[in-house]
Amino acid sequence: MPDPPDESPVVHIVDDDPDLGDGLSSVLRSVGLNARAYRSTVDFLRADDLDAPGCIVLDIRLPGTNGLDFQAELVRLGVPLPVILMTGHGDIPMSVRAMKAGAVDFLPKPFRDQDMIDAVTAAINRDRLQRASEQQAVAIVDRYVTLSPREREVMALVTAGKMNKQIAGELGLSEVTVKIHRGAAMRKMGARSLAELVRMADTLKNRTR
Amino acid sequence: MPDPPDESPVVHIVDDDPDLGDGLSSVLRSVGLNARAYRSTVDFLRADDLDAPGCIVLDIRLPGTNGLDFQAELVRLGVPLPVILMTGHGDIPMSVRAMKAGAVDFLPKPFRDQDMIDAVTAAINRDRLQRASEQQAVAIVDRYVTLSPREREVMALVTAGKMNKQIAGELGLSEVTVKIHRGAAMRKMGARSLAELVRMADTLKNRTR
DNA sequence: AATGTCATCACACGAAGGTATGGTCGGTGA
DNA sequence: TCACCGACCATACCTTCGTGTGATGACATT
Repeated sequence: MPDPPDESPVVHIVDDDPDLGDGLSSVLRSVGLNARAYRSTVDFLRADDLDAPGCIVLDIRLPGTNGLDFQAELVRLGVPLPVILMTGHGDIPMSVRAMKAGAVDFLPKPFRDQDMIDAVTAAINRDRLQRASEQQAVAIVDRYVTLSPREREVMALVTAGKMNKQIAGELGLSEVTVKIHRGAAMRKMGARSLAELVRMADTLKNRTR
Repeated sequence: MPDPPDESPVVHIVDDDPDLGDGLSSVLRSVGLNARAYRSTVDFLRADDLDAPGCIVLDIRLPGTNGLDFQAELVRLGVPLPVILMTGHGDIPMSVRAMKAGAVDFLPKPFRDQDMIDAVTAAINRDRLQRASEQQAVAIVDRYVTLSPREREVMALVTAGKMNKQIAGELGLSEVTVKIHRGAAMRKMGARSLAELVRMADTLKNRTR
């Protein structure tokens, strides 16, 4: 069920100038990268491999959409690919806004091929790191959702450092029952020690927040 | 021994144009902020309140020093104050470089007073958050350094989730001795539960790394 | 020489954690 | 209706943890 082991990264180029898209594609392919060009954000969103590792190279001025707004849109849509922005008519406030929003880089046109290659390399690297921690976090959430409500309550108190006796008191249970839920939580979460369970709980907390 | 409870934040303005320094100072004072102007980075480094909360507003083009290089220099010197950069003759790559290096904002001159006020507010806020987590981390390190070598070894294995018996085996000790070191570590670290100790260990690991 | 810290261990006991057996109760879906 | 699951509890037993008492030896400081 896991995807075919690490597909090679795809660079999605979104620019309404086909010459630039083609040129950039061949430059990136020349360094062994998989590149794909789109004429608009709509075309891009229709692509089927948005879940594959990679990054996005986005022109700021596009028909219909503003590149900066689209950057925010991507977050909203749950597309976590790192973004590199480029523009022919940008200014400093624009670039600052983009960087604040998490862009990997912001390149004024014309740029040197090497600069774009460096930016794309950095972006793909960032994506790789993101994916690694994301994947680990998802595995933990997957296990967490199999816990019953009571097991979750007990797990929360256990990882807060409380003793079984205290937990029993707070939840109005007997100590034995707490132990049962606690044991079930450990088993379902796949934690081989309390320390592991604590770290999993912290990972869960830092998600979505 | 802790500093007088939260001194109010100081905005350090570094610009070789005294008019700008004075003007900006009064603008910031008008919104209740403590501002201080310097003509050069050297003057700034001679200031005595670099440890107080606040931020730095730095011109890029300064006599002798480049603002971007100085930004890196500050990190090297261990001055953790957030930096806002401003410039009369900047370009996009410059702003991108600054943002990548962690600048809070990058304002082209002339800028609107309100934009600078917003940037300074954001910077001071970032500083406040940084200080909070830094202070907590330092408290943990302070306690950690009081541990004997053995106690540190045992703490590492305990927080890795190992049982006393295993630890005794790995270190070639009797289980009793492990318990003693373990207890000492808990006491010295001020941890009231294993969960707390695990989190402290994680905080220690994430420091300096 | 005296003091203090670190490190080590034995013995012992009570507290806390973990698991198993066996049983009750209520809700859900086949 | 039956089977299943979540939640609950008691009794029992074993393991692990925490701490105290008492003791030894090394090494550094005063």
